[in-house]
Amino acid sequence: MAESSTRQRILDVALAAYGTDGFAATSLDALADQLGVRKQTILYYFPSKQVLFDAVVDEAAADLVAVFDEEASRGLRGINQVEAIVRHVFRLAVRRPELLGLVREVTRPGSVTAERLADHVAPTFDRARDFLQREMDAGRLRSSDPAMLLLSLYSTVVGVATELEVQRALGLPPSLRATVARRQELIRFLRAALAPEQTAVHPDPARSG
Amino acid sequence: MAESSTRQRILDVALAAYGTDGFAATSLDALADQLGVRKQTILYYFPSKQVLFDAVVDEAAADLVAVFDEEASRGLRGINQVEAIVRHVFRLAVRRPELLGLVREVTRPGSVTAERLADHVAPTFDRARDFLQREMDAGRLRSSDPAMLLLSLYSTVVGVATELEVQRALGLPPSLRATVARRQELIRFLRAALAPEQTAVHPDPARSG
DNA sequence: AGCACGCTCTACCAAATGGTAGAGAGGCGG
DNA sequence: CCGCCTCTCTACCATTTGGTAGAGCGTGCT
Repeated sequence: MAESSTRQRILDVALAAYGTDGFAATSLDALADQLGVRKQTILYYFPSKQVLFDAVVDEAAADLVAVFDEEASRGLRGINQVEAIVRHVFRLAVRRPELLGLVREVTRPGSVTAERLADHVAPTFDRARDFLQREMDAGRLRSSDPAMLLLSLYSTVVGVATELEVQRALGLPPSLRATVARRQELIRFLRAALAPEQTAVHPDPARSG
Repeated sequence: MAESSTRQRILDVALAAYGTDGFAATSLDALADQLGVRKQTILYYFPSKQVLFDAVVDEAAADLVAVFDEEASRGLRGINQVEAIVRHVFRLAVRRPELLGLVREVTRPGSVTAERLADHVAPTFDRARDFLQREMDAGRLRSSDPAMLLLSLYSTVVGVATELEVQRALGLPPSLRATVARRQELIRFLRAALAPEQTAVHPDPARSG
């Protein structure tokens, strides 16, 4: 990953900036400064700020979908599949917090770019919904509206992963160790929420580490 | 509420704008246009854009805390107290979506104003955490880290209430009826997640409507 | 009447912003 | 060597933005 192309460096820096400070609050000059380059160099690769943003969203969406789909293709069942994905989303949140930050930025109500992101993740969403429906039908997950459940899962995971300021306000330490503990706690929360009704919760022995 | 003072009108319009478009993307001129006034009028009441934002945050925080505390003071127990608050937060999200939008804006990672909001809600957070701890000790809620649980609850409720674009992407309709159904579904989700372990789930008969 | 005060306005301004036009440097094939 | 292409730069520009300075104007008090 040493010495990537200018175009790629622009995308990376822009992703970080848009994901943390937001689109409106990030000027092309600020990006150029971080890159050690003039703003016209950015405009050479991306003819306008909006085009750059779209490209950043495209790339971020591809990364997200890749992580998601890879983990989803392992064919785990029920809550274990959910847990595996939550773990990986968490890892992503720790390693590249700006990625989920960008999602938060793009999904702001009324965002014009939201549709763009939606187009990318729609197939993944569909598969996820189908998966949940199947697992509910098979009695491995508590029955509910799968789209709604997906929304709850999304909100909870992204929130726990990105709401750093709320966590500070709650006195939750930002250390890595504490973050891991938080993930464990979240998974317990989700296990409880998703376990099928009137059946004993039986945690999967293969995944207790 | 007819014919409120200019100062109050500025606060209201600014809250709506900052809560939906964000702080950086909202210029004083844009606010002035909406108010049918010159920007200098705004600057007369609030000497700078940042001061206006702080005032907006102060007001929003007061409203949020009021709703929260009022509902919390009823002395309900266990999951029923949680449910009552979720219901009211939802009502708030439907009636004044910009309010939770502003919270989302302020809690952006690294936000300087986050601390200001945190100062306002800290006592409420503390009470909520104490409540959860008490109810866990009494066996009315599943045992877990109360701060962590609060974060999960916060994320889930705010997410389900404000992630309109994600809901669109998931094909969830924005109608009021659907929103009510969504709230019901969320409450079921939370009931399952919070019910004490090794005890049958017994939905409260007094609150089934 | 005169005067102070509260409120909103016009007139400006310096800085920042997204973007255009085009020059110059370096490499590379003919 | 020459022309072409890729890339980055300097020079500029119109607009927007947050903010300053101060005038106008109605109200009410003396």
